[in-house]
Amino acid sequence: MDADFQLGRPLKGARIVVAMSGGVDSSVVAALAARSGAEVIGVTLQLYDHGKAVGRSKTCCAGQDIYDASEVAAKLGIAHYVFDYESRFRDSVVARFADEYARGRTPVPCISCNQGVKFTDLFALARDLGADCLATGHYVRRVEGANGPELHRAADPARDQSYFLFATTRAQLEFLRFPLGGLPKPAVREIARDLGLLVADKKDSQDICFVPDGDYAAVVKKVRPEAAQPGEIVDMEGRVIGAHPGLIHFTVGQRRGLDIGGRAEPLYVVRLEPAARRVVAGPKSALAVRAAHLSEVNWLGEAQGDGLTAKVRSLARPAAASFDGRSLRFDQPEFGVAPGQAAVLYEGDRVLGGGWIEETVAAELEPA
RNA sequence: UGGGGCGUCGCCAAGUGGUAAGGCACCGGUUUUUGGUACCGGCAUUCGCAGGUUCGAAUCCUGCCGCCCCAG
Repeated sequence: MDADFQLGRPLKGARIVVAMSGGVDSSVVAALAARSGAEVIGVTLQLYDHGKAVGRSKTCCAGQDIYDASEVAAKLGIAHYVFDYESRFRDSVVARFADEYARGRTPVPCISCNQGVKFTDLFALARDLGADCLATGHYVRRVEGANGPELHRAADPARDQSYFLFATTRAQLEFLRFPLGGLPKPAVREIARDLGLLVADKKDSQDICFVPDGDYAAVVKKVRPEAAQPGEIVDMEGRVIGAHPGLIHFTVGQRRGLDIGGRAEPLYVVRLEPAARRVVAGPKSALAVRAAHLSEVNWLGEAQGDGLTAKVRSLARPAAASFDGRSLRFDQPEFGVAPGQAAVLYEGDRVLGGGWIEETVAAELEPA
């Protein structure tokens, strides 16, 4: 199959920069680009000290991955450059990640990374390289609409990554291409296999790429030691019911880890109070939220109509909601809405925009 | 040392002669390019301790230990 790079001009003579992570997906993008007849330049960013990621070579940009990316590029006969973006990544993604936890919020580093390092820095790099577009392996679709390019969910709902790309601006969208958005994952692997790419059966990346062993709190602690202070766990009435090893281990909606037993019902983290270093815990009903206030809203749609849905986490089914530009109101209560996470708005498959959750409004526990 | 009550998994707690429910917590797994949720699975050969009765006891008897309450 051939990908449509939506350039509106002959691909011969065009220049495409492909963001290559070293995984199957971006490798296939590079292959599709190379096959299109355009001049292709593969770019890989070294984002963190992969020496610390030993044993974790399958994540998105560790040393093994840089090697894999260059091998793929060599096999495809395309140019390939590796850029050291460690300090940039540390400042814009890791530090922000730690700061958010220190503030009692729950960050989404993948979104910070996409909007910063990838769609700002790499984007500029691609422009400097004289590219006609920047192609990535994200599972999301770019659709040419009447009013310019639109961002849509991937055809394969199980792979859709639109949640992580809500902050993509119109200007970025003009220049970006997502050739895999219309393909199911098995098809992508099939292409890789047909081309004999060594990454064809490489395991999918998951979890946070810069967290070596799933212990994200250890990373936060290392960057912001002061954020790991222990404190009290209190119930909805403020009574002390337990102790915790540090706010950074918790997020709103979390059940496990409170280590408080002897109850008829499970306890969930309802709220984090960083100033008092307190975790407020309560029953599931206390997690019901009817609205969320968003900040840094990015809007890609035109005037919003009915049929708006919102996702408060990547793999949630979209929930019916309405939005006034700042406040997102859910038709039905949502549970476990954590400040620091993103709320992404959709109209069908189209991403209308989204924002960062600043605070939430509890639903009435007992309707009048 | 008058009276009463209680002692079952880390916590709460069923079970009063027939061979240890359940919930919470915890652990593991599944799902997942955030965190989390959800789901699945695991989790007391043993019932404060020591004897005794019985074919058989956490359940009956005796003693001891510990805790609680009332009264002094």
